[in-house]
Amino acid sequence: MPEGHTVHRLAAEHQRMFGGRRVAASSPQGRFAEGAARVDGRVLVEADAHGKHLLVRFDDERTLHVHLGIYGKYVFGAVPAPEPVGAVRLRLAGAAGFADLRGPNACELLEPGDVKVLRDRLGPDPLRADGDPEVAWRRVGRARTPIAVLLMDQSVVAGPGNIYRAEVLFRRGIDPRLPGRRLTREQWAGIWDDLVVLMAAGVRAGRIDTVRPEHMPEAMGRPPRVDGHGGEVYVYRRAGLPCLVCGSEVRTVELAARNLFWCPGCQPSAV
DNA sequence: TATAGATGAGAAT
DNA sequence: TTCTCCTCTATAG
Repeated sequence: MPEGHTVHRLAAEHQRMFGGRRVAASSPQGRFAEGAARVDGRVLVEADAHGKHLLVRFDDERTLHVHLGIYGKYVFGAVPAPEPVGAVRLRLAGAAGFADLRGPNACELLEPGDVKVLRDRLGPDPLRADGDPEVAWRRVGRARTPIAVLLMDQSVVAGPGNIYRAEVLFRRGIDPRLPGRRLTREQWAGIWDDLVVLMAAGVRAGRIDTVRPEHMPEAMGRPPRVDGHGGEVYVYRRAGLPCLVCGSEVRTVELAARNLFWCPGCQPSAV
């Protein structure tokens, strides 16, 4: 489930499993054979995340950069690692376990300068201690672009994806199509603070839960919902179902090539 | 068994 | 805007 919280978990898992240790690297699928050969036998110095980008630094100062995209996935396991199954782009293995990477959007080795270039084009990350909401507000507060699109733009805010953007706008009662410049500073602060809370909870739980206890289906006398992405949410992929708060029918529309979900009752039109 | 769709993003048009 | 990358899962038949 690759939104930012997932990648921060992956960084922590890399750190725990491989940090300060020598690793064996291979590309069973073959598409990262050259890069894996360069990493093979190196000490993994530090694993870090900025938004949806995983950055793993080795003792030659090169950094492995992984972006999962929609499809990418990591599987961790205990050693001895079994024979790789399917298209494993990269396998790291150490004394404490192994990590298999499949289907990433990006898997490459970066020189130190490249890492700076990458990070410079990313906005602040609500999950990072250095994440500064003011930096994002400079973009948001001037944009004619709908806030729902701005929240998916990783150069504005790094980390949130389609689920968090839908859910945070619902929780703040904000019309997704409101242009950024028409938000108040307080509304932006509310969005940012809620992202910090929700995404930190996502890192801890390994899933996206955004529904307050009093709105859980059980508390409303309804059966619990089964949802593919693994968490309890207000509007994401709930089109046509009643809003957990006001009962209005949750709506969906395609916006900037992504599915947007919102509740017309709780997020009344402000455009 | 086949098909559509998905939590993303960069390039091409 | 549309295409393309790449893999897995849910759903339809």
